[in-house]
Amino acid sequence: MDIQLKRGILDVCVLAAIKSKDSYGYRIIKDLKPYIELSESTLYTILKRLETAKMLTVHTVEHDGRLRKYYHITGEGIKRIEDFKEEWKEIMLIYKFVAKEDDTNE
Amino acid sequence: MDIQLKRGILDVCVLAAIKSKDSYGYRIIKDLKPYIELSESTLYTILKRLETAKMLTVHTVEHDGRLRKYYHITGEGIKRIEDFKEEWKEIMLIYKFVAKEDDTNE
DNA sequence: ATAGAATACATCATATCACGAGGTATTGTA
DNA sequence: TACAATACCTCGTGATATGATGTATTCTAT
Repeated sequence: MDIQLKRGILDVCVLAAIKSKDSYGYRIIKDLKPYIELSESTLYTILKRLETAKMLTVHTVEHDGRLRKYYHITGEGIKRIEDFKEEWKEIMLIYKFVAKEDDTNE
Repeated sequence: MDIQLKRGILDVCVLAAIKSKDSYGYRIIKDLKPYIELSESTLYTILKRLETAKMLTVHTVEHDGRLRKYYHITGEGIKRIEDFKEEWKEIMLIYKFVAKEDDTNE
């Protein structure tokens, strides 16, 4: 998948992955794998960014002697997903323009 | 519109804008305006990139004493659009994941 | 006549961001 | 006893959209 095409959707994917229940880095990557692949370096960059933007909160939990940082979505995070869905309508119009121009030759 | 969301689609928009008939910078911006807004600096950067990638060719034409650089799509340019449409199927699956996670709460 | 908008091109510096490479540490498995 | 899996993190790099800025001509309204 083209890197550029992933931009703008990756943030929202991560938010979507933690929306129904809190999750942690390693698990998020595995959960998203069927849909979109992202490396650990990418994910932790995104998580940090989303935390700074107050779209999620973090709480560390000890699990089997190892530390896990659980991420919890905030109201702003949920709003981000909703805004994204609105913007998606515009994106679909653009896509239709591209697809139409590709089919017809006048 | 979110900048990041435009990445990966802008190139293809420009290609789509010149696909049915050759066009030039200023005209491309006007033609795309109803769908997506891009500045001149952005467009000329993209045009240069697409030319380097051999997805389009350029021929300069004098028009009313002014120079116009007409851009013509190549086979590789057309292939780029087709590849994009294939990648779009993946993007739609990702979008559905995001939208689904946004609707249901289990 | 003349100022300003429109047409038409271009470059440069900047900020954002995905990712590979590399690092630390523990637990499970072959 | 090595290696994979789990689980976290940082840094440098490359790609790229954009504002600011510049050049030059033609059209239009005052």
